[in-house]
Amino acid sequence: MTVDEQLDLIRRGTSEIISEQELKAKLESGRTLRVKLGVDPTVAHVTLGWAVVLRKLRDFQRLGHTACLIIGDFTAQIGDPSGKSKTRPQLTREEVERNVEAVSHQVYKILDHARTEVFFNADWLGKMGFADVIRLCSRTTVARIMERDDFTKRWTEHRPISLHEILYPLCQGQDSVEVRADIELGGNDQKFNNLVGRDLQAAAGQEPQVIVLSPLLIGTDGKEKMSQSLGNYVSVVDPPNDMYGKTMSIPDTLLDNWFELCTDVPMAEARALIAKNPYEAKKRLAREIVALYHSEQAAQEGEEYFATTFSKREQPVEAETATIPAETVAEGTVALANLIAALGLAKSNGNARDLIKQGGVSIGGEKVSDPFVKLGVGELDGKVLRVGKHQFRKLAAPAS
RNA sequence: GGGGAGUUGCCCGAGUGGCCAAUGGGAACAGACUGUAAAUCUGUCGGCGAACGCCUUCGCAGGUUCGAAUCCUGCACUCCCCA
Repeated sequence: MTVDEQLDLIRRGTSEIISEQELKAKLESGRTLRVKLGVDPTVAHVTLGWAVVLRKLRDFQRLGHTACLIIGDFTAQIGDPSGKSKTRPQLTREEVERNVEAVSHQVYKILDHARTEVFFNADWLGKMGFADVIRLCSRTTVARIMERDDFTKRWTEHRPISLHEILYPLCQGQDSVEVRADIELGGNDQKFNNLVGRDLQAAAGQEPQVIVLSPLLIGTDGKEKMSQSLGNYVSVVDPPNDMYGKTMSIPDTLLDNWFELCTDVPMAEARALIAKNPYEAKKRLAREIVALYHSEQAAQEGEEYFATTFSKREQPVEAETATIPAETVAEGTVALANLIAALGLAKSNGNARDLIKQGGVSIGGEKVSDPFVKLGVGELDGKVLRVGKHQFRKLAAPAS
């Protein structure tokens, strides 16, 4: 592959490269490059949004380079202020460990294990003494830090900015120095942090890293950046049917963004599909995504499940089984609203009754209209309870 | 260190002694329509209860009062101005 072809591959799904000349020079050198991606284990799922940069990292691996994956077990406890309008809660050591555990397997659904070096930044950041921290701080200025959009915004809106937050970019930059990164990947919102890495590397006598930025993936709500904390995400470990369904629920306006960042479908083809029929394009998108993280076959099955369950409004072929909790049963009957709440399908009994009143609950395909109905366990056993659009449970009588 | 403003439900924000579980907007959820899209319309939106009702909530802790989100005292946190 020529260097220009490599550049083309890298450009897909990126919004900015700082700078292309430097990147080209590094690629031409023929060296095995060290490509850094830092991730803070603040959540327990690798989402499609996160997968965008992981996939880009994998692109570099395919070109023969080494992935330096930095697990920000130290920085996760500080909280990245990027894009945040308020101070993030600092995670405890235990929460971080739990997330590291969950996430470290998921990343290899995308990355090539053999070409990945994993680092934990507590290994160096956690060992710095106060004098080291002061020295690090002396490498930048308050004005420089305050240039950041998120800080400026908070500042002008008179919102609090904690002192520890402004140290975050320095921590991330120090990571680049420690792993001697040639290239750092990140989402658009990481630009500032990545630039600090360049400064620190230069100060340490290293060649500054090239920065490759990707646009942010918008979540299923069509508004905010995809993130686990907002609940607008698709996880790479979501079961095929969920993955397919969640993808189908995105607004049409997101199709371009998702095709580019989540699939390998050539953009010319994707745009043609979208222009012709957005609905068909979205089905293709959903199939592509499921096939990527599960299999072609799972993608087909996901599509069929979706078609029968939602498009044709029939009962799902199979629904998760839920045993009727024994404590909701009195004299062989169950108050439906209580059952719904007990199964976690509504947040309270009152809420469950509201849902029934609004026609959002059905049993065995029959809508229920009486919010206070009591039903015999015998007649519920084996039937499918549907609450709202997408919650289904196949009921089972409690083992007595 | 001094002076001033503020802390209300998921978010924003009204509310200055009883009619406040607390106006309004947004988000969210459900229904109709549909392609689990968009737009639109309708409804719900602290908990328990079949219901009269009861309980919990207006930064935290006390107090005044028949009665407080509203008044007083102390504490915590945030912002502004001055140093």
